Amino acid sequence: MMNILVVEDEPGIHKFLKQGLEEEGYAVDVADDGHQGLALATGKSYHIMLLDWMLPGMSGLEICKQLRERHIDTPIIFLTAKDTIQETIEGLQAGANDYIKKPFSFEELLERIRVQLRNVKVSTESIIIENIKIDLNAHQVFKDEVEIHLTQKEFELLVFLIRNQGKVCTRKDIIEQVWDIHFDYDTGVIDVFVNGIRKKLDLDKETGFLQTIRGIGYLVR
Amino acid sequence: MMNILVVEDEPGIHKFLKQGLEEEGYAVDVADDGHQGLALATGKSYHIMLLDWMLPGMSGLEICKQLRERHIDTPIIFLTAKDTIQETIEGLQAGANDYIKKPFSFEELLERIRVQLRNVKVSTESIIIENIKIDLNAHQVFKDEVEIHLTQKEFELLVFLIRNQGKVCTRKDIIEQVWDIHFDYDTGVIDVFVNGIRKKLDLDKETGFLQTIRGIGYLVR
DNA sequence: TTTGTATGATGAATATTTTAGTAGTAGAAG
DNA sequence: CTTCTACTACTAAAATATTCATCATACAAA
Repeated sequence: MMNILVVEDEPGIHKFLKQGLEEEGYAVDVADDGHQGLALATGKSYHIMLLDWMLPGMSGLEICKQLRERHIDTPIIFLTAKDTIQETIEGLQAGANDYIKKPFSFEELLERIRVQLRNVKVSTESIIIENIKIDLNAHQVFKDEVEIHLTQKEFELLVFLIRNQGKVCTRKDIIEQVWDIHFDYDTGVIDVFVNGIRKKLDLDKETGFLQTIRGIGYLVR
Repeated sequence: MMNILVVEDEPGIHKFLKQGLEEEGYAVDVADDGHQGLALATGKSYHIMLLDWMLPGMSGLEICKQLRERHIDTPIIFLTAKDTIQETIEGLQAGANDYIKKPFSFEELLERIRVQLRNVKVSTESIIIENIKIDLNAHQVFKDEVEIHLTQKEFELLVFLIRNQGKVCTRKDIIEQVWDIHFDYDTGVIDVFVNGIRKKLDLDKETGFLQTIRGIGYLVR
């Protein structure tokens, strides 16, 4: 199930959106001031966020910028009365994915939400790569339909690498993003865990999809 | 270096878009009827496409649907006078990524194009020169679609030289930028690595794009 | 205890640099 | 025009350095 964060202070729209979106089957969280919005956005994982611009506490624009700075790439749609071209551009430059002016058609909003979800859908729910299936919700990994138990860190590492499919992840990237260590990149942990994953999933060092890029890091093909 | 396909029949808008986008540094192809548009869209690879809805031959909506059916996932922005909510939804459902109603602001269009390009950019960082393709994300090099393994330093050197395409890189430049050595420019390393690259990529000393400039350094044509 | 996570040591594989011999080039002198 | 000389580049192979996989083990949390 897809979950949506709505940050909106006007009680009328607030209620209308929550009800309308829930009827469509989305799980909706609502925040009615900027700080609460940012806190929810950073603390929990959403599939998409709808932001008003003018909010008590902190503006939607500011929330958007801060999220992008922290590399939280959840799609953001602005939903605002600020309707000039200049403001639209500013909102999009801040990192938003779409910008809808009030008053808006709920049907169009729904469709624009779906457009954004099309892009992320692939990377939520579950990922399949070769004979490996990864269920991101259940935190389960299957190899040829047989469940393979990965530990927490092994799972996180695998997901991180697969999410960056096609990009080389440097050791620094990995240690920062997966272990959240921002100094001393020089432990052998990564090697050990990669090794563990390869062993459990029976991935060949040479031919498997999880490749070593010597001197740099690792890459999922 | 992004290229855009514009499918639009009205000569005025047609010209205006081509010129405006080219001024922004995009490579623009224009088609003025539906069939030609589809042919270009399927035959060549674009980073983004702008489609009018009403077109002679085949509608933009139809083009969009056909492309999605063939799993061509290039971002599509509709740019059309069809301005009802119902039509907007129909356009987005057909697989478009954004829908802009005429008359539109060129500045806003530019920004919305950038939004779409943000998504693809990551996977598009590659350089092609003759029959050699260099994927900067995956750190991979292909010659005639076959992967050639270069070591870290070989890769760095090649990228450095290619990034300075057309400019002669002196030995000093190279040793400073690629090796980060700021004294003792007189080792034979560069020669050795150039030699290695030429060998692996099968570049002829005389005719290949990686040329020796005697007494100075090297040059990529 | 059991399970998950991190560290350190080892050796093998691979990358980088140095060295040295060969070959090619340009300018000067015969 | 040829030959000599000094210089520069090319190449292979040897020497050195780095990186990774693996194992054993230690520590921490459940």
